[in-house]
Amino acid sequence: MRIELAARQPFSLQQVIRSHGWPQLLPFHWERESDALLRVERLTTGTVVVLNFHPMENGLAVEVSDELTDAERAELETTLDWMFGLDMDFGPFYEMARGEPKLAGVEANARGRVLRSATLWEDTIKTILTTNTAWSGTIRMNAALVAQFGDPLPAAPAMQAFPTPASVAASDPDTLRNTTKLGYRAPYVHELADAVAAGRLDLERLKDPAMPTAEVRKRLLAIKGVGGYAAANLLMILGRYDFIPIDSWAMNQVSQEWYGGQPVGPKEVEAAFERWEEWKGLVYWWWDWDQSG
DNA sequence: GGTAGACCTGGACGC
DNA sequence: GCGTCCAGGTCTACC
Repeated sequence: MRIELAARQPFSLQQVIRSHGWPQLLPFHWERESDALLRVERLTTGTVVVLNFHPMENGLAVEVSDELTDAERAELETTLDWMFGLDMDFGPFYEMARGEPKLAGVEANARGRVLRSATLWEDTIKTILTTNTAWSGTIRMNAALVAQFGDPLPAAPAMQAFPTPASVAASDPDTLRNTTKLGYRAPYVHELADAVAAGRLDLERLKDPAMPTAEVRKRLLAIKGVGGYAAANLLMILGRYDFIPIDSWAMNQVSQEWYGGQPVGPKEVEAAFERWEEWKGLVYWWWDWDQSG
């Protein structure tokens, strides 16, 4: 079946796909050359389907591998709306960016949206898996987690959805450590899975735009394995741009851009974007870095 | 509030 | 092939 969804303009599927590294992480399947994007999705009914995304004149078209019930279709449309931020308004960002050469083209290229996973549970786990490791390690750990705990697509069992909190919680930290090679992150991932599965932590509530950013950040930082960088990254995904996800790459970029290659710390990164106030995270994200250094 | 050291893995490197 | 070193954020203990 096919689902067509309109998006607030400007919208570019390609720009959302290329907004960060998430398409390289299962259960996304991405071909860089063609920008073809697939995703294995598990609905709350337990139905597992493949989603095939295509650009459409005013939004997004999604080919679904199987027929769905009305309730499943409604759930999937809500999920897709969230993942691609279809109704997000970046008008204020574009207005502010005018006159800044390093942000030239953000509006013309429809930049602003950051690709999300279906759930904040998935985005939080993936963010934890980006910490203190190379990107290749993130890909490896995430793939192992999906392979070990993800529900399979009936027609092609090798394709699996992202694990549910319950499936990970049913395991134990030693299995996570030894089988999926999460290392010291294993107890963090298990603890989070257990808290979400048991209902002690409602991550999806953090999507509520009425909750103050400071409160969202406080709750994110209370999660073991989520520190300043991870919280800022998740806030970006949630559409809140008050904080910059400062990692070694960020410090290196700021060093090259403004300090002639001299080592800098988080304070210098903060200072570089301070004037952009509540938009600083998005400005940092889409900054046209000087690659010559 | 700031800082040092430990955490875990894979990759690079030298032998 | 083996051993060593290093990079990557967060947590905990300590000052």
